[in-house]
Amino acid sequence: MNELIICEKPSSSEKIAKALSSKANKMKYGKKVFYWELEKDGKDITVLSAVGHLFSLTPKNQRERFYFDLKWVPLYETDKSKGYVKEYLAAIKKFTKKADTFVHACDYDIEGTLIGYNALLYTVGQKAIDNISRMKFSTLTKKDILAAYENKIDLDLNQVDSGIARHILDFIFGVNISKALTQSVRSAKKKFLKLSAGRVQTPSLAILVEREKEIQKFVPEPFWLIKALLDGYKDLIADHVDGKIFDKKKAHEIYEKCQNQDATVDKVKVSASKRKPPIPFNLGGLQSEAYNVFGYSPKKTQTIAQSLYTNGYTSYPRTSSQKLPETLELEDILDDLSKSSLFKPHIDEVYEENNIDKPNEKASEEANGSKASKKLKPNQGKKDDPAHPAIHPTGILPKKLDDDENKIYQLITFRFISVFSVDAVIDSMRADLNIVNEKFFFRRKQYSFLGWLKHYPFRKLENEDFPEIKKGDILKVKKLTSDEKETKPPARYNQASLIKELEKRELGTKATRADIIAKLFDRDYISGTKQIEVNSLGEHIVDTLSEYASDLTNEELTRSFERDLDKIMDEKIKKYQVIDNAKEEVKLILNDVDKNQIKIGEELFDAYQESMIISKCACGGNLSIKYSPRFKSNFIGCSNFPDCDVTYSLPRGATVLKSRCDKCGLPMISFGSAKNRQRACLDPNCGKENRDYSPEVIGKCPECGNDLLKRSGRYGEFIGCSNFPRCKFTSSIEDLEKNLSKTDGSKSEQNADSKTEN
DNA sequence: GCAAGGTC
Repeated sequence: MNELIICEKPSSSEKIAKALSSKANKMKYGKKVFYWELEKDGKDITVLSAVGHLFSLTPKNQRERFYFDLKWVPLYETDKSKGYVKEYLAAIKKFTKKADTFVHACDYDIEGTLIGYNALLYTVGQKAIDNISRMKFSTLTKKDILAAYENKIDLDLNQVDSGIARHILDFIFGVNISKALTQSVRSAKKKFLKLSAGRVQTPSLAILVEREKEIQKFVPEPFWLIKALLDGYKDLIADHVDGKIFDKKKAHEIYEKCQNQDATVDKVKVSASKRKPPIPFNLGGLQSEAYNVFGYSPKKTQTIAQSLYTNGYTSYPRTSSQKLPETLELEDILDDLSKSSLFKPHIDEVYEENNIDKPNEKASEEANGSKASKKLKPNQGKKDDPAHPAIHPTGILPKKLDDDENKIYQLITFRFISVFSVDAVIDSMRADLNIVNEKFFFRRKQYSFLGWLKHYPFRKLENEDFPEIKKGDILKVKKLTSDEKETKPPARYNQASLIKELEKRELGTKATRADIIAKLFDRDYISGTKQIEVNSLGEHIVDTLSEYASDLTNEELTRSFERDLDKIMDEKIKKYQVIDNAKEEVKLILNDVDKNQIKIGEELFDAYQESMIISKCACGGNLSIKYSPRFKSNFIGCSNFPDCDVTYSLPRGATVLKSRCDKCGLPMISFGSAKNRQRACLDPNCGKENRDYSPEVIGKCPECGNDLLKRSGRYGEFIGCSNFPRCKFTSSIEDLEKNLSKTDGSKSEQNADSKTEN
C-alpha cells in the first residue's frame, strides 16, 4: 500500500512527517522541493506539500470584454513570478502515480481545503478525490497530528464548493468592475489609468474616505485651558479640574479670580499600579509595533518576517495567535538565545526575577530537592490561531542580517524574552490644589520597578520627579495662563491603525491586509507617509462606486459573501446558485457603468489629474507628476505645456513630500535607497551658489537640431537638449562622444500627460 | 493591465 499525504506548505509537511514517524526521511525533488518518506502501520507514506494555492482562476476566453466563464490553471501561467510552482506540481504528479490512497492534510479552513483539493484534482484527477480522506487538526503538534491521522474524516465537498465560490465571486466582481472603470477612462479620454475595485480594497478605501469627510465637515470649537505654573519646581503645572472650558466667560472669570493668588495643597496621594508584561506578537501586532517603533510599513515588516522565517530564525509569521504553548519548549529556546551576549543578561535576569533556576542549573538543584521544577510562564493574549503559535524566535541565532532584518529580529526576540518577565510598577502622584476655591490638580509618574520594561528596549520611559509637598502647604503660582485652544478633528489613519481597523471589521485576512493597503497606494488612491490622505482620485472612485455598486463600498458585499459561503457549507444553497446570482448582479452594475461611461471616465480622469498636482508653477499653471513612457519614469511638468516648458526630473523611487523648500517654495522630495533616504528640493539647482548659471552649449542635438547643453543633475553632469521637454534627447558625456555621428531614428515624443497607452 | 487568497 502506498499513501500520499498532501500538506499546505513545506513547514507543515515537515511537522506532519516527523510526528507520524521519528524515522521519516527527508528527500529532495529537483532543486527546491523537499518531501518525506516514512513507514507507518505497514504502509509506505510520502508526505509532500503545496506552496499555498497552486492553481488560479483565469477567463476561459481572454478576448471577452468581461469575464464570466472561468477555469483553473496552474498559478505560474497567470503569475510569471511563480515559476517555482512548476516544480511542486511536477513532484505531486510524480508521487501520486504510485499512490493508492490520498490524505488531505492542509490547514483546516476553506482556503486550505481548496488548496489540497485543487492540488490533487488537477494533477491526479478524480481518482484522487475518490480515494481521499481528510486530517482535521487545530495545531501542528505531534499529539494533534497523530489524533488527526488516526481519526481521519471524509473530505467535506461543501467546504470545497464554498472555497471555489469565494474565488469566483471575488474574480467576477473585482476584475470586471475594475475593467469597467478602466474602460470608462479609456472611452472618455483615450488614456490608460490602472483603476481597480474589489470586495476588500473598496471598503478599505471607503473607510479612509469616510474619515476624510469627517475631517472636512469638522467644525472646530474653541475652548480654554487654565493652568498654573508652580514656582520652585521645574515644569510643574497644575490644570484646572474642569479641563476644557467651553464657556469663554466662565474661563475668564476663573482666570481673573485666580490671578496672583497662591495655591493650597488639599490632598496628596501616591499610589502604585502594575503594568503587565506585553503579549507575544501575532502578525498584526508585529506590523503595528514595527510601524510605531521603526516607521516600517506593514508590507515591509511582513516581507522581513517572512525572510527571517525562511532562514529559520523566527517562527511562521502569518499567524493571528498571541499564545506560546508549552509544547514549543520555550525554555530550550531561551537557552539557545542565551548563547548570544546580547540576550543572555536579559534572559538570566528574567529567571532571577521569577525566582526560577535556569534549566541547566535545575538538575543539581532538583537533586537537593529545592525549588522544584518551576517553569517560566509567558504572558499571553486572547487571540488564537488554528495552525500556528505566536511569532517567536526559534533559538537559531542569525549569522548575518542586514539592518532592517536585525531590527525586526531584535523586536521579536526582545518581545519574546519580555513576555516571561514580571510586572513593571508605576508610582503615580496626584495632588489636588485649591486656588481661591477653584480646584486644580497635577499628576506625576515614575517607574519604581522596571520589570519587563528592562528587557524591551523599544519604549520611551519618562520619569518625573515627585515634588516634596504635603497637605496644607502653600505653593506660589509663578504664572497663571488661560490658553485658547480648538477641538481637533479625528486623526487620519496611519498604516498601523488602518490594519487594526481592517482586523476589527474583518476585512481581508492577516496575510493580505498589508498588500491591500499597498495596492491603494499603488493605484494613487491614497498618499502620505505618516498619515494616510485620500487623493481626489480615491474619493471619486468611492463616490462613483457608491452610486453604481453601493454594496462594494459599504462592506455589504463581504457580509453577503460570508452568508452565502456559510449556506453552501451547510448545503442550504448550491454553489452554482450563488455564482449565478453574483453574475446577474455584476451584469446590472456593468450595464449602469457602461451607460454613463463618458461621464464616469471624465470625472475619474480629472480627479486623477487633480491628485497629481503638487504645486503652482511660476506661470500660474499647476505643476504635477506626469509619466514619461519613453523614459518609463515619472517627472514633474506644468499644465500649461507646451506654452510653459518647466520640468523637473524625479530620481527613481522618489516621492514628493508635503514640506516646501525654504529657499524657493517648491516641494521637497525624498529619494535614494531605503537605507540611505535623502531629502532635497525638487529643483536640483536650488540652493547652489551659482543660481543664474547658464549651461555650456557643446553642440547640436542629433534629434532636433537645437543646442545641446551640458547640464548638472542630481546624478552628476549629463548632456541634454535645450528644446527639452519637446525633445527628450539626453546622453552621458562619454556616450555622446561615441554616438554623435550616428543618428537616432526614434521620433521625439509628445509630452505624456499621464500614463498613456504603451 | 483587472481581485483576494494562499505561499516562497
